[in-house]
Amino acid sequence: MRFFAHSPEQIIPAFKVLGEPSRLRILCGLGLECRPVTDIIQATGLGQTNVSFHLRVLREAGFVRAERRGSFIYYCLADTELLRILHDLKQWLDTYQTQGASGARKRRRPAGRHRAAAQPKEAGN
Amino acid sequence: MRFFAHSPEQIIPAFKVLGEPSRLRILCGLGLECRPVTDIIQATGLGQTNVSFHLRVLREAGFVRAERRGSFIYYCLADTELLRILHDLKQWLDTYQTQGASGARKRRRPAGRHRAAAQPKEAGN
DNA sequence: TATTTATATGAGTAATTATTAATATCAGGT
DNA sequence: ACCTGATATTAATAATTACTCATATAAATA
Repeated sequence: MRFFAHSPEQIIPAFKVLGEPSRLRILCGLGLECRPVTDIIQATGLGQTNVSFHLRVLREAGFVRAERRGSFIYYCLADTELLRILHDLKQWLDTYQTQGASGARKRRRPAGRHRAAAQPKEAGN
Repeated sequence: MRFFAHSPEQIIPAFKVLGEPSRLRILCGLGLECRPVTDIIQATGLGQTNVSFHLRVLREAGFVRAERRGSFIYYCLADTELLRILHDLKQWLDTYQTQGASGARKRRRPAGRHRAAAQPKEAGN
């Protein structure tokens, strides 16, 4: 089954990293700025060792960079382009999640199929 | 801490859904076509009930649509635009993951900071 | 040198979720 | 009506990972 132009094996670990709510909150919280760890701890309400753990996972995955400034370590997004991608997904969700399978607002589903299935359950198994 | 233009709370559940490797493989395997469940089972090597479970999660999250055709249920991506977003992330990873924090190929990090921190560990705690 | 603050790591535990087994339900064919 | 194949659901178990606790390490300050 090969219909994605590329194997998904590369994006799989990236999505695993981003699939943790705490890490996504940390990432989005950084935004366009660099923040010291103490800031991130305060803003997220997570424990210090938990924040440190998630930052290490984000750093090793290449999503953030660390910069030491004196005794503080500042974390920044590796590239703010990542925010655009997250934003694109949010906009996609705005369109397709609300509509669900009941028909896209922006893109019409191809006609001519059998009558569109209701959700399988509703259709009876 | 508010630097993402939007709260991440909307994309968090979406990333949780996509953060499971099996579901990402199913999604990418669909690509531009609709596939019956039997196909997906075969292509992924996952158990039938496991595939059914993941398809339900993907459907409820709005990523795929189900269409019954006779006794077969075909699953399609809700919108192929999603593939573009996944592709964008892959390209971003191509640039930033390999480079890590050692400097972007495409985008220069602003100069003028303290000397760039090594990874924190290497810098000593 | 000692102390304080910042931050990382290892080990253990708690929580979450993927997977499997068993079974139910549905559509189509005989 | 019965049988077959397709597919969903429930419950139990296995696997993974988030979180906490304790502690180590590093930089700055006294």
